[in-house]
Amino acid sequence: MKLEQATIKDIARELQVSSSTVSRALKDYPGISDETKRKVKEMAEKLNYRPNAIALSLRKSRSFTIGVIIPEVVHFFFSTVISGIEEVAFSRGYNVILTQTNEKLTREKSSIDTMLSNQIDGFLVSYSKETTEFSHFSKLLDQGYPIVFFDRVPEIQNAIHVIVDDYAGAYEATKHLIQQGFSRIVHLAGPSNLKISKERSRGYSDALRDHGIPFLPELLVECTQGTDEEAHKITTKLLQSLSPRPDAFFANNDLAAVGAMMACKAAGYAVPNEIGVVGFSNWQFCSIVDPSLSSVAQNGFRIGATATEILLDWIEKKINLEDIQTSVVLATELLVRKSSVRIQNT
Amino acid sequence: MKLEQATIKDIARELQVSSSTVSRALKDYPGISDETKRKVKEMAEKLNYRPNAIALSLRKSRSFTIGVIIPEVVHFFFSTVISGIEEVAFSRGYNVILTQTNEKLTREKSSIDTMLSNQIDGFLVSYSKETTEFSHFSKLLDQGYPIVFFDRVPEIQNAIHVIVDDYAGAYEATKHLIQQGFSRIVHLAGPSNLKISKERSRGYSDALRDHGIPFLPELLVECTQGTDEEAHKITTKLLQSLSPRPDAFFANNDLAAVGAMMACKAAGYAVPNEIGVVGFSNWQFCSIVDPSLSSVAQNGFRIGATATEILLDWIEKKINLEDIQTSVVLATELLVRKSSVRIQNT
DNA sequence: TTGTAGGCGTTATCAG
DNA sequence: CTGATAACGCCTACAA
Repeated sequence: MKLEQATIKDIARELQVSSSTVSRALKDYPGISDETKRKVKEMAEKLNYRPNAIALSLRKSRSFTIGVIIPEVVHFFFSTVISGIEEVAFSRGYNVILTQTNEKLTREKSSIDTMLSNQIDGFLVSYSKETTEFSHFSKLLDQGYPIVFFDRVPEIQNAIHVIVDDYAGAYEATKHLIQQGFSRIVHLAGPSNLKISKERSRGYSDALRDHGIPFLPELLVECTQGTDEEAHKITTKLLQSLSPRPDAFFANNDLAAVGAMMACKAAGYAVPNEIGVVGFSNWQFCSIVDPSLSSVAQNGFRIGATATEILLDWIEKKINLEDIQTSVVLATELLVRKSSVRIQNT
Repeated sequence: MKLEQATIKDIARELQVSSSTVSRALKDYPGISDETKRKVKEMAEKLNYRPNAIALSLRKSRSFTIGVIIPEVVHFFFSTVISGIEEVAFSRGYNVILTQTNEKLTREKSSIDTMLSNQIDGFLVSYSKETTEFSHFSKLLDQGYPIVFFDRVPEIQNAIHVIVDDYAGAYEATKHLIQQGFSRIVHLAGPSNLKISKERSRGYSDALRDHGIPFLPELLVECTQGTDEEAHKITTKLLQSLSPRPDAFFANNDLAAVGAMMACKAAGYAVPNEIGVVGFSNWQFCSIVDPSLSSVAQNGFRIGATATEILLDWIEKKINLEDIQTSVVLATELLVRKSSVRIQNT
């Protein structure tokens, strides 16, 4: 009833051979008689032997484990990324240790500490909103620890990262709204200390400029929280205060887009005919809200998978640090649904 | 530029003392002079010493890591559970290793194997849909490995598990619909091999019976997939084929509920006035669909947190196996929104 | 108050 | 073809 795992020594004792022989037999090393191999493997099976990964880690100074640090697990985008990470890691024989920072810097730092203690082979990181200074990461990089950043990437020289083309995504979304005949387009932006927010805002304003629509500062509003409630309030206020009223909303995330959409409906405007709405991320619910929400899709699974491939190649020295492109930019895709397409009169 | 971690030996060498002294000084053991303690700690700081958790694990045959096996990460409910797990584990000094089975039995088994290899201290499991036979779990339990099941729990004697009161939740939801004046209530049920589905169906039929409404087999329909598309199709068909038509839908999950709701709207019926809808799980999107979806909330965070508390207490022998209630049942809460409440005529 | 030795499970190295 | 030994980093019983 105890949970005693059989070890190599146990097999050795039973078979009256040395543990080195057992070790070699189990790994099909050359120079071991087939007879011995057979016996050893049989006994291993019988004793239900399982190699002790901890001992192996100690020996090799490698844990075959990677650490993932993200702001939140309960978040459609991040959970998708995790899924990609887990898939690739598993298929390449690595474990995934997960921590969420809940957007707290202290938590981020202490997570790094425990992971270092656990002799993690490398890090996958999307940092917290509180993080504005990156020395705790650059120190690690200097010491030679592999880190691949994704989504939220720091301004560190040569930090490897995987992101999506936020600029192009935002540009396309804005262009699409313009082509639908909307011209007073509000951008509900994200926190301006995140690069993704800045890129999306840039895409928005460039698209306006390229289509001859003046950029108006009062139409670019920062939503720090990114919740639907916040966006709802802001939108309601904008609809009342601005004149002429806005005729479209491009939100930096889907939840905010839905909040805006609901505010428009509540104020008596028809979406999409009177007001168009586009979100960003393509969360699950985009297709089930009414009207269904157009959104810029960023493939979280692929972000996670790509980041993990790079990290593991790096860990396994399959690639030299110098050969890695410091920045992998994945394409986004605008998914046009009902919320942004004006219905033709029949 | 190498990633050489300082060890106890390094500190010892620098200070010309033995490594045991260092070890003891670092842990504030009694019988070490304050002077030595101070010096050791200083040097530890200076060399940026970090205890090697791997070596510790080997020594103590304890890894301070728990393994989580779930069907899918990209799933609102499960991600909430993970969040609860991670929170408690972190606060008690444990790491979380995560794998998803993608509902595959083979993956479930191989995950267990790698986790065992990694000398995991215990398991938190919600098994895959493919799993119909539980010997791979009961074997572990017999060997003394702590396992706490949640959400999907196996029919193993004395297996510890944390679940929500599916029966009561379904009962309340159905009763609520009845009280709103609905009487031809369809139940879109889940796969019948999962206990949660069975419990929810039982709650549904008992509520009908207790309120004098006959249970009609044709109103209990199994949705094996649980997707909105599937529910949409089924609902459309039911609305056409049944006479008199159903006047309410209680779905075993929210996605199906939304599918049903959209089918009703597409068929020209008003929700909630002509047809009421209630879901189960209280996914994020419940409040943002139109009309907002009434749903039975199951607190995933609390499920994860509770399961983890039990597991860690068990691991740390704070509780005897005999003293653990084999089954912890958390309450559900019916959240009434618009989709099920008939609007009063003014 | 401090040091020595042994061992957790594994494998690389050197000898037979 | 196989065995003995040492080492990965840490802790602890025993000794001094």
